[in-house]
Amino acid sequence: MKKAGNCDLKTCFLCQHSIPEWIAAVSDHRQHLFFKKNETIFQEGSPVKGIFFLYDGKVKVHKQWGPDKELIVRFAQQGDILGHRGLGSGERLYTVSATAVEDTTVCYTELAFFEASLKVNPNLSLKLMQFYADELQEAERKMRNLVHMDVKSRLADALLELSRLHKALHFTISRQDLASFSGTTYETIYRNLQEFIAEKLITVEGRAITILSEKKLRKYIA
Amino acid sequence: MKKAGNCDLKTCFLCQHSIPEWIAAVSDHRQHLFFKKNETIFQEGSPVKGIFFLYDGKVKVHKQWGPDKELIVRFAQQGDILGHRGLGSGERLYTVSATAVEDTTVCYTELAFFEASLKVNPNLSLKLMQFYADELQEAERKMRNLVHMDVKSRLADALLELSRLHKALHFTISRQDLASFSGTTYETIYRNLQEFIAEKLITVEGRAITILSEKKLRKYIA
DNA sequence: GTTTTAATATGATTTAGATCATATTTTTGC
DNA sequence: GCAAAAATATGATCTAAATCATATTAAAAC
Repeated sequence: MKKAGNCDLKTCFLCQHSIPEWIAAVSDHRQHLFFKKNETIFQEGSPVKGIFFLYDGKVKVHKQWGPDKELIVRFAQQGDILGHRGLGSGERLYTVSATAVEDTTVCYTELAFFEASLKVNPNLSLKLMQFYADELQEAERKMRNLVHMDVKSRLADALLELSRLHKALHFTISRQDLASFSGTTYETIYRNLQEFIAEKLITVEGRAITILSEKKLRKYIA
Repeated sequence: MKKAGNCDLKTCFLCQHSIPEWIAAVSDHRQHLFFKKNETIFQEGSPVKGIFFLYDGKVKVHKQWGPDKELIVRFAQQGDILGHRGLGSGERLYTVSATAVEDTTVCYTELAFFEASLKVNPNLSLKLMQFYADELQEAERKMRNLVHMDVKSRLADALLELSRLHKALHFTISRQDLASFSGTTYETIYRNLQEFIAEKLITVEGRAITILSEKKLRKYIA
């Protein structure tokens, strides 16, 4: 991680939802940080010191289980907030880790400043609440999928979500991450990817995946 | 469901976090509703019309899958909010159902009034946000458990959570609900309950469960 | 208060998917 | 640029838990 030039005060969640009078304060308190691919932004279990606003790049948000098992809870992209789970009422420890999966730029502010921002900008609280509500819904949908859908369907769901995230039918992801995101193992993902390739729903070249038929993939989910 | 006498304007989430000047408005806009055990409070897929504040009783919040599979996402109790997931940015449809598991009294306000309340009471937004943050954390923890823990551990976790909810080592729940809450089937719960009984960690009489050793149960989770 | 319906008990069978094993290829750190 | 580490490929094996089947009991509805 290293410090970088400053943001445009327009793109991030904080600036977008703050009143104009507050932007100057934001300018004083934010820090622009740069993380290389695979760098850790924050780690599960460590104390929450601030909030991150994703400016550019992609980040995986994940939970560890034992030494070698993980679950990717979501992928974050431009405009998203990171570290906001620490705002809950319990101990202020991150309950997830965040790792850059591309070179990533974030805007960072200390927790105290962000909490002040919430007080000053009612709209910010409102938007953040909405953001939470959406995430919660998605988390609950995923829980249901984990319990009731088989791996192939969950993989289809994961591929479609990645496509949405990248705003393209083409994207890059390791099979390992795809497994952690679908809630299964590498081997099972490998086999199911083979099946999707055989069915001509996708094309794979190394880590690059191209969706050939969104429609047929979607059928696996229903 | 039937209407009931009014609430004390002190207990529910809305009243607790509204400024004193707003309580009169709340008094004008809330409705006190009574639901008998097993009655549906709202149904997944139907439009969100209002927000419910749980005043007394217990409610299960669940998602359906096909005709005969469900997942219980959480249990709500006194002081909790219901229907708040509808506040997200998407379509205003409930993404979960809520069903009373005991006779239950709730305070109800229409969505528009609640949204006005959020604007007027910054502290309400803040507290709601905190509530969301906590729920999100819990949902993510559950996701990880579903992926990485076996059924017996998830059952132990569910039993401990129910104990916390009831603030007692003794509580009542159907095996069916226990299965939906642990993300598994009735038969599997039945067998694992037998094992816990044999290990003398719990005692069961009909639907009544008593935890004998919280400590040993907890060991299954780590 | 009896019929219907839902919940429970419990064994037998099946299966999806985890785990193991091993070889090969790709990345990445020094 | 090379060694070490991580990711990938792929078959073989194992197992937890789902499904099926059937009997019994309890709860809810008419």
